[in-house]
Amino acid sequence: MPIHNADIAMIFEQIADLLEIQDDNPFRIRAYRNAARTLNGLGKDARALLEQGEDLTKLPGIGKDLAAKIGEIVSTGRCRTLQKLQEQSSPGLTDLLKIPGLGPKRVRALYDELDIHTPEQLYRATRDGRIHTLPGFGEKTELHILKNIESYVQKDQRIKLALAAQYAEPLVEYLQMADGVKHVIIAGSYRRCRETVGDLDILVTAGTDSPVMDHLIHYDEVNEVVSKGGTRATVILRSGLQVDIRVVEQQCLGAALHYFTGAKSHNIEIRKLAQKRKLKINEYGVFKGKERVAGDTEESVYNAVDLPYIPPELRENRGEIEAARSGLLPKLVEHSDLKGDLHAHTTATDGHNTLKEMALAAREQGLQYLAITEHSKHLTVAHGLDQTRLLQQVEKIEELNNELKGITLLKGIEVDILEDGRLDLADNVLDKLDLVIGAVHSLFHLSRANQTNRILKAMDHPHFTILAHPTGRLLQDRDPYDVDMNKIIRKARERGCFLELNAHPQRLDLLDTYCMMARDEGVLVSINSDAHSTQDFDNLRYGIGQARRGWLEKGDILNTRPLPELRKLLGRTM
DNA sequence: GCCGTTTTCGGCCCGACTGTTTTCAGTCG
Repeated sequence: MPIHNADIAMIFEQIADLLEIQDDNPFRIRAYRNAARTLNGLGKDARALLEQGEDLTKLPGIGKDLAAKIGEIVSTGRCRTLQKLQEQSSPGLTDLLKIPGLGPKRVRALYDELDIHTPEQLYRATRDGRIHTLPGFGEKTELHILKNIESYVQKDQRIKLALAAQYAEPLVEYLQMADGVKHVIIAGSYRRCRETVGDLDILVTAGTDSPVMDHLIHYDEVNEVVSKGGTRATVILRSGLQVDIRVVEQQCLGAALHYFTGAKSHNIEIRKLAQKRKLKINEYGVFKGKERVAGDTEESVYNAVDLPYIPPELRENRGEIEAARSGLLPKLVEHSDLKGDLHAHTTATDGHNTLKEMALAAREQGLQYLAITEHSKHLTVAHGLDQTRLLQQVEKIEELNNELKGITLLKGIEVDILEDGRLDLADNVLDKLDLVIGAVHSLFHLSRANQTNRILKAMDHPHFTILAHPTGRLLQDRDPYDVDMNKIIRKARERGCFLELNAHPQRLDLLDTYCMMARDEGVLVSINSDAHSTQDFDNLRYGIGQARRGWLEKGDILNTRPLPELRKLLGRTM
């Protein structure tokens, strides 16, 4: 079982948790957490870096000691420091920390005083009323724990960005109706366009006398008010989604937006920069002593620490601050840069709309071209096209292109990559198409070597143009298949083919870290809707968000090209 | 445990809300 960065990061997080329970040096604890974050955001596996003889201490937050621990974990699969800590207390304690309302101090007290070291033991103790007898614990805390432990069992995880949008957008409209409210902005990971969000962070600007907090708790979707003060409140919606609201005055908008957008590690770095300049940054502004020197806009916050504005999608503390300092921030791709969409289905296979309906809907979105890429025959559940039906569709597309104005349909296929790397349709048919998207739809469980070779072999095919949803993952539903993306991206460069960034909210595949790798190798990415209906073109916005998180510029995207240039890149002149 | 425009020691981001206690610790974001 090869060790991945996420495995190492989890070990470091567990060490940090246990050290925290033991009341160890908080900065030592933070060091472990920083290193875990660095590992999670890394494009390459630490294991690969070590094999290449790279010096891990060059990574941010990783010094001599932690580099050695990474080496130990990679080679043995274990970490003696963690084992020792687990022997000193109990491995289950880290589970207790996940229960809302329980931090290291309370977990320690429960362990020391009542010998509680699992959520199950805690549940029994709360039911028996043994908790409120402890110093620092009262009746309310005991009730609180009992409630949270029940929801912990059926703990709702993060939700997909597109689903969060369905809850967030009506709530924003509702909040805007409160007296005195000027701006309502969704910040947090939602604004950073993360694939999933854990909660909604909503920033409101309003006068100090605004009734917006009372307005909020009367929203008919609110199921529970967790906390409510004058400037801050937390509620749970009926869907289970947590909403944190922060109200500030208009002049604090920039500083508050920066603070509330995160990521936390990015904000910490920015505040450290401020410290060096004898400044203090909080959600109300940038301060020199008691004097407020910036904070009206986010740009003014960055300028106060001698940086240009950094777009939210980049704020993950994975190199954006250094890039900003050196003037090397990317000029991120925007939705309006897209000229076309290279992956769509119709009623010919598993789509819900006809060729013409899809073409008109794409034109409505401002697109100049749309590739029709049905499934191929191997994918029988989707009524994939065989040679005869594909050629019929090619004819229909040519007829429709003569009729349509302002949009051009391209002839394509989403052809299955078979187990041995062959494509599901013959060369003499693929030859008649403008583009061939290759896709893995079966045998997700192949070994890393076999899966990688299967795809590499398909990419060697002379007609292969784009690799669809390259890792095959379905967010929160199916893990990516085990595949060596380094090799795939290098192959794409050699062969002059492209990688899809599938914009479907459940896929968002390429992952942002692979976008960065593609960019570094000079491989163009195609942001495709994979539309199965006319509404699905709206999903392109999530693809754009993902591409921006992957630092991609307009020039890094295949389908920002006007049609003549695109045709050249596809290697077809017909 | 990491790090260096205060550089090998002495720092390490900042504030709101709750509950328990009575001035603040704990937790969270």
